Amino acid sequence: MNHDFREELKTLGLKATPRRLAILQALAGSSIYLSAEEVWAKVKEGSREAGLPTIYRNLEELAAGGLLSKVLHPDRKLYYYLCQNKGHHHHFVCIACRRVEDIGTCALDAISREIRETFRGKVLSHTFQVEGLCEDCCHKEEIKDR
Amino acid sequence: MNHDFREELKTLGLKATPRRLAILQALAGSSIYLSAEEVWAKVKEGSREAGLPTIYRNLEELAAGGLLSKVLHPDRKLYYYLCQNKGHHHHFVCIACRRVEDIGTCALDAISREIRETFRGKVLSHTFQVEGLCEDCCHKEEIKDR
DNA sequence: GATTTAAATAAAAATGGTTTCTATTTACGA
DNA sequence: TCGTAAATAGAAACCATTTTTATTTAAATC
Repeated sequence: MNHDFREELKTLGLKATPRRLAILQALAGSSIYLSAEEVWAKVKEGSREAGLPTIYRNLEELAAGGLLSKVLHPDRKLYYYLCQNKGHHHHFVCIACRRVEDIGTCALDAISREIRETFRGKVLSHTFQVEGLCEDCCHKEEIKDR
Repeated sequence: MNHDFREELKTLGLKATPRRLAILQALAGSSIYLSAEEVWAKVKEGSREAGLPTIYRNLEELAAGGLLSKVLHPDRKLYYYLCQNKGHHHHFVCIACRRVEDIGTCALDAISREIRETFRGKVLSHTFQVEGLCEDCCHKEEIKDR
């Protein structure tokens, strides 16, 4: 642990500023996903300065670069999580404590079984949504390049 | 079409007010999911009066009762959809035009294949999230009854 | 090590979807 | 028809997030 993220930031074309490193440290040390405000609180413990909008922008950049996962929680707030597992996978999230756990498979039935057996948690709901462009929109000029 | 929803409303223990019936009619006549404001616009065409907060409250009640599906769009706004298909199934949603199409299966690979073949659309991303309570939270008194 | 410059930042203010509040009106069982 | 709890309109508040602008900083170049 206490991994240095300078290399990853360089790959993304982002400068290794103290703020950015602090944000990544804060998320690396958390087993639950965090809101921008919670990251802000953790980062402030170190340096004395504020700057919540900077946190928002940085989290967005890091998520866009793939370094962070972004979670749109049912409370409609955005949360962020630094996942060690780099391959394609899905998450089990606890809506009470916001813990994130990796799910190793992609089949719904298997997932439900695995969750019951492995995490012994209670599955209240799941959402599965495929996003993209329907055939018609694929052919519209103004949105072709998404 | 032009189905009367009085019976369904009664089942939910909700009065069949003109406002509610208009909301359901508006959604029944739409093949895309609608924002509260869009429902509001459609409802206003009939009666002259306003009441956006009432729209929000009604949409929430109808979704809670299972009469409407609620979609948390990537733009972080809430949208609503009246789906004829009552069984458990998932949706393909176009992020450009917000069209909703039913997906008849639950396996990720099959879904991807079916979408490519059936809708001939472009899959840009998918989210799959299982929500519930982890083992620890299951045992906490204050959240046991969720 | 000093210089340079585009990138990153802090702080305040604005934004906008949603919710709350309160007084009034309405649907519908008795 | 009447009585009452439920539903509504309108205004105002809420609050996570974004925008704006002036300032500071990281790090490439000399």
